[in-house]
Amino acid sequence: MSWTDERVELLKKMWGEGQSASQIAKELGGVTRNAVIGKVHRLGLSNRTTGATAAKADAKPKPKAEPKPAPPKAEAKPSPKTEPARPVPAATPASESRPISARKQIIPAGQPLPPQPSANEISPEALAKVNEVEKKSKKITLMELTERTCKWPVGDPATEDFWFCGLPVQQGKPYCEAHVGVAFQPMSARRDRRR
DNA sequence: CCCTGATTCGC
DNA sequence: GCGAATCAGG
Repeated sequence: MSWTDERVELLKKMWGEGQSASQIAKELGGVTRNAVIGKVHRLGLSNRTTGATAAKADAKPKPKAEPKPAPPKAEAKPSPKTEPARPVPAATPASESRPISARKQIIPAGQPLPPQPSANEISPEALAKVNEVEKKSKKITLMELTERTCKWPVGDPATEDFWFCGLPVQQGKPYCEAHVGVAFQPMSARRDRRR
Protein backbone atom coordinates (compact mmCIF):
# COMPACT_ATOMS: atom_id res chain seq x y z
CA MET A 1 0.00 0.00 0.00
CA SER A 2 1.06 3.50 -0.57
CA TRP A 3 0.49 6.61 1.39
CA THR A 4 -2.37 8.10 -0.43
CA ASP A 5 -3.74 11.41 0.54
CA GLU A 6 -6.60 9.87 2.36
CA ARG A 7 -4.50 7.39 4.22
CA VAL A 8 -2.19 10.12 5.34
CA GLU A 9 -5.13 12.12 6.45
CA LEU A 10 -6.47 9.29 8.51
CA LEU A 11 -3.04 8.80 9.93
CA LYS A 12 -2.87 12.40 10.98
CA LYS A 13 -6.30 12.28 12.45
CA MET A 14 -5.74 9.19 14.48
CA TRP A 15 -2.32 10.22 15.58
CA GLY A 16 -3.75 13.48 16.68
CA GLU A 17 -6.33 11.65 18.64
CA GLY A 18 -3.66 9.86 20.49
CA GLN A 19 -4.14 6.55 18.85
CA SER A 20 -1.15 4.29 19.01
CA ALA A 21 0.85 3.52 15.93
CA SER A 22 -0.23 -0.07 15.99
CA GLN A 23 -3.85 0.89 16.19
CA ILE A 24 -3.45 3.19 13.28
CA ALA A 25 -1.67 0.52 11.36
CA LYS A 26 -4.53 -1.88 11.98
CA GLU A 27 -7.03 0.67 10.88
CA LEU A 28 -5.19 1.50 7.72
CA GLY A 29 -4.33 -2.02 6.92
CA GLY A 30 -1.48 -3.10 4.75
CA VAL A 31 1.05 -1.37 6.89
CA THR A 32 2.88 -2.15 10.05
CA ARG A 33 3.14 0.09 13.03
CA ASN A 34 6.70 0.72 11.99
CA ALA A 35 5.51 2.10 8.73
CA VAL A 36 3.11 4.32 10.57
CA ILE A 37 5.76 5.58 12.92
CA GLY A 38 8.13 6.15 10.09
CA LYS A 39 5.53 8.12 8.23
CA VAL A 40 4.65 10.09 11.28
CA HIS A 41 8.23 11.16 11.60
CA ARG A 42 8.58 12.02 7.98
CA LEU A 43 5.48 14.08 8.20
CA GLY A 44 7.05 15.98 10.99
CA LEU A 45 4.40 15.26 13.50
CA SER A 46 5.86 13.33 16.25
CA ASN A 47 5.95 13.42 19.91
CA ARG A 48 2.75 13.57 21.63
CA THR A 49 2.66 13.27 25.31
CA THR A 50 1.35 9.84 25.48
CA GLY A 51 2.21 6.25 25.29
CA ALA A 52 5.08 4.60 26.97
CA THR A 53 8.08 6.37 25.66
CA ALA A 54 7.17 9.90 25.11
CA ALA A 55 9.58 12.42 26.47
CA LYS A 56 12.96 11.44 25.31
CA ALA A 57 15.06 14.17 24.00
CA ASP A 58 18.29 12.35 23.71
CA ALA A 59 19.52 10.56 20.73
CA LYS A 60 20.46 6.97 20.86
CA PRO A 61 23.77 6.03 19.45
CA LYS A 62 23.64 2.85 17.55
CA PRO A 63 26.42 0.32 17.64
CA LYS A 64 26.09 -0.64 14.08
CA ALA A 65 28.01 1.58 11.78
CA GLU A 66 29.83 4.77 12.40
CA PRO A 67 29.94 6.67 9.15
CA LYS A 68 28.30 9.60 10.82
CA PRO A 69 30.32 10.47 13.85
CA ALA A 70 28.89 13.84 14.51
CA PRO A 71 26.18 15.93 13.02
CA PRO A 72 27.83 19.30 12.67
CA LYS A 73 24.71 21.27 13.20
CA ALA A 74 22.15 20.85 15.80
CA GLU A 75 19.17 22.05 13.97
CA ALA A 76 16.27 23.25 15.93
CA LYS A 77 12.73 23.02 14.90
CA PRO A 78 11.30 26.26 13.59
CA SER A 79 8.27 25.62 15.67
CA PRO A 80 7.10 27.88 18.44
CA LYS A 81 8.73 27.22 21.74
CA THR A 82 5.56 27.36 23.65
CA GLU A 83 3.92 24.12 23.13
CA PRO A 84 0.54 24.47 21.58
CA ALA A 85 -2.35 23.08 23.43
CA ARG A 86 -2.36 19.50 22.57
CA PRO A 87 -5.35 17.33 22.82
CA VAL A 88 -4.56 15.16 25.74
CA PRO A 89 -6.03 11.80 25.09
CA ALA A 90 -7.67 10.07 27.94
CA ALA A 91 -5.11 7.76 29.34
CA THR A 92 -7.61 5.05 29.74
CA PRO A 93 -6.56 1.53 29.06
CA ALA A 94 -9.44 1.28 26.73
CA SER A 95 -8.34 4.27 24.83
CA GLU A 96 -11.01 3.87 22.32
CA SER A 97 -14.53 5.04 22.59
CA ARG A 98 -15.74 1.84 23.96
CA PRO A 99 -18.80 2.12 26.11
CA ILE A 100 -17.50 -0.08 28.76
CA SER A 101 -17.13 -0.06 32.48
CA ALA A 102 -17.57 3.66 32.56
CA ARG A 103 -21.11 3.48 33.58
CA LYS A 104 -22.57 6.52 35.17
CA GLN A 105 -25.01 4.47 37.00
CA ILE A 106 -23.99 1.92 39.51
CA ILE A 107 -25.80 -1.26 39.28
CA PRO A 108 -26.71 -2.33 42.79
CA ALA A 109 -26.29 -6.02 42.53
CA GLY A 110 -26.76 -9.00 40.42
CA GLN A 111 -25.59 -9.15 36.88
CA PRO A 112 -23.77 -6.03 35.78
CA LEU A 113 -23.90 -7.14 32.20
CA PRO A 114 -22.06 -4.14 30.82
CA PRO A 115 -22.98 -4.04 27.21
CA GLN A 116 -26.67 -4.45 27.44
CA PRO A 117 -27.43 -7.63 25.67
CA SER A 118 -29.66 -6.40 22.98
CA ALA A 119 -32.17 -9.06 23.63
CA ASN A 120 -32.96 -11.39 26.40
CA GLU A 121 -32.46 -14.09 23.95
CA ILE A 122 -28.95 -15.22 24.32
CA SER A 123 -28.25 -18.72 23.39
CA PRO A 124 -28.09 -20.88 26.48
CA GLU A 125 -24.91 -22.28 25.12
CA ALA A 126 -23.32 -18.91 25.06
CA LEU A 127 -24.37 -18.23 28.60
CA ALA A 128 -23.07 -21.54 29.72
CA LYS A 129 -19.83 -20.78 28.06
CA VAL A 130 -19.63 -17.47 29.80
CA ASN A 131 -20.18 -19.08 33.14
CA GLU A 132 -17.50 -21.54 32.40
CA VAL A 133 -15.13 -18.88 31.29
CA GLU A 134 -15.78 -16.86 34.36
CA LYS A 135 -14.15 -19.54 36.38
CA LYS A 136 -11.08 -19.38 34.25
CA SER A 137 -11.03 -15.65 34.02
CA LYS A 138 -7.77 -14.09 34.96
CA LYS A 139 -9.53 -11.67 37.21
CA ILE A 140 -7.55 -8.69 36.16
CA THR A 141 -8.04 -5.17 37.36
CA LEU A 142 -9.01 -2.12 35.42
CA MET A 143 -5.41 -1.09 35.21
CA GLU A 144 -4.42 -4.32 33.68
CA LEU A 145 -6.75 -4.11 30.76
CA THR A 146 -5.08 -3.95 27.40
CA GLU A 147 -6.11 -4.11 23.81
CA ARG A 148 -6.10 -7.81 23.91
CA THR A 149 -7.56 -8.61 27.25
CA CYS A 150 -11.22 -9.27 27.54
CA LYS A 151 -12.84 -6.26 29.11
CA TRP A 152 -15.87 -8.03 30.36
CA PRO A 153 -16.61 -7.08 33.93
CA VAL A 154 -17.53 -9.79 36.34
CA GLY A 155 -19.15 -9.33 39.68
CA ASP A 156 -20.42 -6.24 41.38
CA PRO A 157 -18.44 -3.08 40.77
CA ALA A 158 -19.64 -1.79 44.10
CA THR A 159 -17.90 -4.52 45.95
CA GLU A 160 -14.47 -6.02 46.07
CA ASP A 161 -15.83 -9.01 44.34
CA PHE A 162 -15.25 -7.47 40.99
CA TRP A 163 -12.83 -8.06 38.19
CA PHE A 164 -12.43 -8.18 34.48
CA CYS A 165 -12.31 -11.33 32.51
CA GLY A 166 -8.88 -10.69 31.09
CA LEU A 167 -8.76 -13.62 28.74
CA PRO A 168 -7.34 -13.08 25.28
CA VAL A 169 -9.73 -11.10 23.15
CA GLN A 170 -11.00 -12.05 19.80
CA GLN A 171 -9.31 -10.26 16.99
CA GLY A 172 -10.60 -6.74 16.82
CA LYS A 173 -13.07 -7.22 19.62
CA PRO A 174 -12.96 -5.97 23.16
CA TYR A 175 -13.99 -9.28 24.60
CA CYS A 176 -12.92 -12.86 24.56
CA GLU A 177 -14.71 -15.27 22.38
CA ALA A 178 -17.22 -16.32 24.99
CA HIS A 179 -18.11 -12.80 25.93
CA VAL A 180 -18.27 -11.61 22.38
CA GLY A 181 -20.93 -14.23 22.02
CA VAL A 182 -23.18 -12.56 24.52
CA ALA A 183 -22.08 -9.03 23.92
CA PHE A 184 -22.72 -8.74 20.26
CA GLN A 185 -26.00 -10.35 19.67
CA PRO A 186 -27.24 -9.74 16.19
CA MET A 187 -30.71 -8.49 15.56
CA SER A 188 -32.50 -11.48 16.82
CA ALA A 189 -36.21 -11.76 16.99
CA ARG A 190 -36.54 -8.14 16.23
CA ARG A 191 -38.55 -7.77 13.20
CA ASP A 192 -40.81 -5.14 14.57
CA ARG A 193 -42.32 -2.52 12.43
CA ARG A 194 -42.04 -3.08 8.79
CA ARG A 195 -42.35 -0.01 6.68
C1' DC B 1 5.62 -10.98 27.97
C1' DC B 2 2.87 -7.55 26.48
C1' DC B 3 3.16 -3.07 24.78
C1' DT B 4 4.90 1.92 23.34
C1' DG B 5 7.49 5.29 20.17
C1' DA B 6 12.40 6.48 18.08
C1' DT B 7 16.07 5.80 15.08
C1' DT B 8 18.87 3.98 11.50
C1' DC B 9 19.77 2.76 7.01
C1' DG B 10 19.32 -0.19 2.79
C1' DC B 11 16.20 -0.06 -0.62
C1' DG C 1 10.09 8.35 0.58
C1' DC C 2 9.55 3.99 2.60
C1' DG C 3 9.60 0.67 6.38
C1' DA C 4 12.05 -3.55 8.62
C1' DA C 5 15.19 -4.08 12.00
C1' DT C 6 16.58 -2.53 15.91
C1' DC C 7 16.74 0.05 20.07
C1' DA C 8 14.98 1.83 24.43
C1' DG C 9 11.66 2.05 27.70
C1' DG C 10 6.96 1.12 30.52
